[in-house]
Amino acid sequence: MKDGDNIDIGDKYDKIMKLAVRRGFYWPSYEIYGGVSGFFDLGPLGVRLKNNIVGLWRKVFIELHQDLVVEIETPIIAPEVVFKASGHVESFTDPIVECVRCGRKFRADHLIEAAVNIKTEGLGVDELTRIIRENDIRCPSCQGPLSEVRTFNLLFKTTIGPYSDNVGYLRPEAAQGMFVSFKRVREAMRNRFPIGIAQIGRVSRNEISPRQGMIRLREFTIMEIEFFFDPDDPRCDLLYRVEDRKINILTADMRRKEIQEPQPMKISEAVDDGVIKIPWQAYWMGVSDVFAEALGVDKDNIYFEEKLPHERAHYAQQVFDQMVKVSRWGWIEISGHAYRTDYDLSRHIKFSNQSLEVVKTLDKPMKITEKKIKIDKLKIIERYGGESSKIFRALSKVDPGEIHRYIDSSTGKILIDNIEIDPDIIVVEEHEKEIKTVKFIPHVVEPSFGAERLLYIVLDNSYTEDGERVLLRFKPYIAPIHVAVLPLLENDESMVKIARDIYKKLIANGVSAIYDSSGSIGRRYARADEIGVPYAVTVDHQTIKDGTVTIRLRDDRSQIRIDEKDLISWIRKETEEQLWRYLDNIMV
RNA sequence: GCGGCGGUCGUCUAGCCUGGUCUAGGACGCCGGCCUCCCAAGCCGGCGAUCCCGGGUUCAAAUCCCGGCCGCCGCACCA
Repeated sequence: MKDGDNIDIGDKYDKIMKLAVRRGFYWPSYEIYGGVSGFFDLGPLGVRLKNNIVGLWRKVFIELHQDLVVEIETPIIAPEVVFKASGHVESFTDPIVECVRCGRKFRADHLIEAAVNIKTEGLGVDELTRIIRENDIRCPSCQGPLSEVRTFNLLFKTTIGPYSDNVGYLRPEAAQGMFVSFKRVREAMRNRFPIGIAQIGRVSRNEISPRQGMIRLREFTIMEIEFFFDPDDPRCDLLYRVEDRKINILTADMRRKEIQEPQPMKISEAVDDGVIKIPWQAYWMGVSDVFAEALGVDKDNIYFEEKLPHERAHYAQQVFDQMVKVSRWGWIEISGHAYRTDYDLSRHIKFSNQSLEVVKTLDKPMKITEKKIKIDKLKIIERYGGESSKIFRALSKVDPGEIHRYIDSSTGKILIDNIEIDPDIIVVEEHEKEIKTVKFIPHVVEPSFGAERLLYIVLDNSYTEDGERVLLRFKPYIAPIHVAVLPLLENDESMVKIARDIYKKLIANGVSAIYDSSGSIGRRYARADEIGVPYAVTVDHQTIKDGTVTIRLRDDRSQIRIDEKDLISWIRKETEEQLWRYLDNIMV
């Protein structure tokens, strides 16, 4: 939305909140019991709007990429081991200390690093407490003494089944479901690769103090893709679709130089210059840029901000947040684009003992030299007698190519786990082998969106005041209600009848519509504008004569007259055209 | 979580300081009816708040006091 459309309309956030509550987009949950912060209900219009936003995301990211991306659904609750493997049990935790005097809370590790410059990575709460005591670190705010260090974990904890020691957690991201079921999905998709696995679902994070309405929730809908690719071949064969597109980027380098203005950059340049490390990530960022525009966000109000190392989540090697400007809060994150490397799959391989590698066939067979340890069994038994089995066991652990590492330089003997072995009992044999396939652990780039934030973004970008009137300029393809059907006069039976018939026909054809006959026609237009109905169909005297109706457009109040019979196809065509104005950019 | 400010029909608000006249008033909204040939017109009727929750003071609390919840702002925290 251009600034000119919305000059000085006071606190837009408050107005949107009021409108949302009054007209039924959303409201605070559990209101009659006083409410709980961080939870919101979606009302009738909110559900429709959210479904349309989710639907658009699904269309853009999944349906238009259906040769590449598949959607699955996994549980919200996972056993503890899943989040131990993912690192969330350990790293979704912050060490906190509290000032005994003023009650302020601080990140213990940050406090120590700032006060005495000791590296705190990997230290437990006891060690952190000890460092604070030993260095007499005090409250930076009031110099008061500090409490013991404790941890606060953002995971919601629960138990599974009647056994209280069977700990489970509500997922804070949908990603782990995709990693854990990676093997099954691959099998179901006949080993297609590269592959994106998408999931849309609820996640929970026990935020310390959520504010900002729909922006920071304790429970929300996440929409993410884990896109798996070969780290040795990260080329993206779709990059051409977006390579000429300019996106606004603020890199970590720029941020370190205290540059605050994002720079427009061609996606191809960002890849070639190494600004975005992984071409696939660059592609999804381009798609996300198109997606945000399709939601109605002005290009100037979108940029991608690269996160600094200490800002990144534990699993990520490069992260860009897609930022969108909204009233009151300025720039907020609507999506995160994380290069998660093989971190998650590797961890699940380790914790589950399952193979999650991908096998690829080489373009041409490769010759490798394979080393094998040939053991002189007889000599071992002869020389070591009853100790022989230990020797066999020790030798079996050793990688043949690495055997030289175990040779003790002073004695010349092989030393494995404190067992000494004479070198003459083994021979390392080398022979050439032709291999046609190799195994690798795929790397992952992840675009991840929060649906409720998008809902707010859409409202914030749609909200417009025109004198006394309020209108939501939703793009027609995401509007919760597409058409309002209005008889010009309520006391004219034939108008009412025709209008009712049109209404029935619309809903029978899957067009979301409302029928409104109460009050003056102007009032009804205004009511429809306020909930963002793009098209109002009015049945008037001429309709009775010749079967034509007026379509009144929300944004400029202009009217066109068409034959009632063409109504549905007109609406469909109009809506589709508006959508494809954006989507054409990525389907080239 | 700390500090500041706030919380009265769906919405905006009057009343609170100076307790009783408040069975809480108005406007908008919503519902029904009348009227109306195109942008919140008018008329009639109706709906709707035990004043955020709990406790205390008092003969008497929307009003004074304490605690909690929720919201906004700042700090802290967080993706």
